[in-house]
Amino acid sequence: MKMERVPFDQIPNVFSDQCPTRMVLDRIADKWAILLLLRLLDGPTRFNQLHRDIRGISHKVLSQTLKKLERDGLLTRHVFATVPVTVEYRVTTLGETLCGMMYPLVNWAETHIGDILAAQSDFDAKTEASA
Amino acid sequence: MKMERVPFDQIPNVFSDQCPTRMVLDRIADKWAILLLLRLLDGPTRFNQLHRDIRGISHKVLSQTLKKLERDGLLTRHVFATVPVTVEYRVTTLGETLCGMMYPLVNWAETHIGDILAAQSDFDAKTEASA
DNA sequence: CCGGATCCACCAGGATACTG
DNA sequence: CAGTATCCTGGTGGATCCGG
Repeated sequence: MKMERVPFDQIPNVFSDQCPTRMVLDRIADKWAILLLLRLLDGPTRFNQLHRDIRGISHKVLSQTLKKLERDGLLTRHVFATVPVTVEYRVTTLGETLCGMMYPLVNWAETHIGDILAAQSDFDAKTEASA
Repeated sequence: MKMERVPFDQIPNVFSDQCPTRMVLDRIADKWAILLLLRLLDGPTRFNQLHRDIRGISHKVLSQTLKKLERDGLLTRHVFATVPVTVEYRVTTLGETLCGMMYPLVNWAETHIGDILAAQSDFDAKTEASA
């Protein structure tokens, strides 16, 4: 997806799953994906450990999210033939670089959160004044 | 939200709407929000013009998204008392800085999209081989 | 211990019609 | 032109049970 002076009605395929930017945004958009990857930066972790650490995520969604991230090559799944079976998840190099991309964004968020909250207060005050 | 060696069960409030990072991610996650802001970088634009340019967005969702972005102070709404009424939307300075944050991300996406697609192919090949 | 399969509740979003 | 209101549906996620 080009970010320069391309007429906006000609942006190629923002509606397509093929649009790289859209894909990455969707991945980041995922409520748990990034959190999971950040958690894995600390080292290989097992399923139930993740389930305990990432408070609030359901069994099902954890499973789904892990599979999606594995499919994208952002983490790997390692099975050990113990009894009962042991499964470890590890972030990949690709996943680590994606995590690295988050820092500027976090920085922006922390810097401007005040502006946003202030704008929201103003907006709410105005709208409820007219209500 | 700290990104350093904080034990993950102590990350303060990822589940709270107050978490700046979560808030910004949610905004970026929005399928149309960023696209809309990028469109507005070209200059003030009217409602129906946006509706035409941003193909695929519904009337309702465009309205909702604009209102949300206005509430966050990322764009402003200007009403002109013509007949019929004219309304222009303009991106704010805050909105522009957020747009600026997207470029590294887009760059990452374009750089690594090949890796991701390859990983997906591998994964799909393996899983359907076992099916 | 690690999940998959199933059932269900909820709501974001599309289509449409209506106001100022 | 610029929205708001209403109805409706499809998909997401929670809860639970079951199998490897």
